[in-house]
Amino acid sequence: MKVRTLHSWPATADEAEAVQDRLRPLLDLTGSGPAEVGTVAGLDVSYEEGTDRLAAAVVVLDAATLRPVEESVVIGTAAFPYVPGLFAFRELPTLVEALERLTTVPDLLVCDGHGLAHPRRFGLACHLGVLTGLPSLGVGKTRLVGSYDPPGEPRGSMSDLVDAGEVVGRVLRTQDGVRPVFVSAGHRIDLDTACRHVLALAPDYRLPETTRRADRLSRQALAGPLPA
DNA sequence: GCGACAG
DNA sequence: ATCTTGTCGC
Repeated sequence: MKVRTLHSWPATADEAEAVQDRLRPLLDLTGSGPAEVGTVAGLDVSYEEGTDRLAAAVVVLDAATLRPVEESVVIGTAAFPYVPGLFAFRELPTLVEALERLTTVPDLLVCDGHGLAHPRRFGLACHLGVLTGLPSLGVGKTRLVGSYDPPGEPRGSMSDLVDAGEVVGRVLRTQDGVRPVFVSAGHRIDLDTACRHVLALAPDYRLPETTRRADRLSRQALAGPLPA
């Protein structure tokens, strides 16, 4: 599939923040979300210790059966230092390349990291949504911003994630008794629809099958034969 | 000034 | 993200 560029690569943290502020208005936060989701793509990145070598993986699943229909992995390098709030710039170039090698155009992107639950309301999920034009959502394993009350213990329990007085995401328990995940909208989807999809994608484990599969793929790619 | 801080 | 032993719980 094709992915737009929309901006030059930032050289400094200030420039990176400026990019986020400039792309932020391009977000489509109206409407409830994709009408029909046939395929869902999961994205994840694994890093090699000590170096800036990484592997970005995209796995497309059939939304109904959760069976993989296409995979894509690309070895690359971290394109930015890790700075909370600017995390997306590390993985974006390699993730985009992996997406571009995809034959299937997925109906939804499930990203590892936050969407609107971000200090400037433009996390990785928002960024990828705008660049691809596809509906996207973020699933974070830990909090970046916001406060919340602990959700109930049963699977499906949730509570609002609130930052600066606004609901930026939801804390969702995907399995009985496990640590909850942080779900936020990225692009062209609302929070309720996002949570509904994440729950459906996580029938057996804490993390959605999309990210679990992408995680496995990216790790095996890193371990695999290094290019001569 | 002292914490907090996606992956 | 990644490095790591034992340990608690079902």
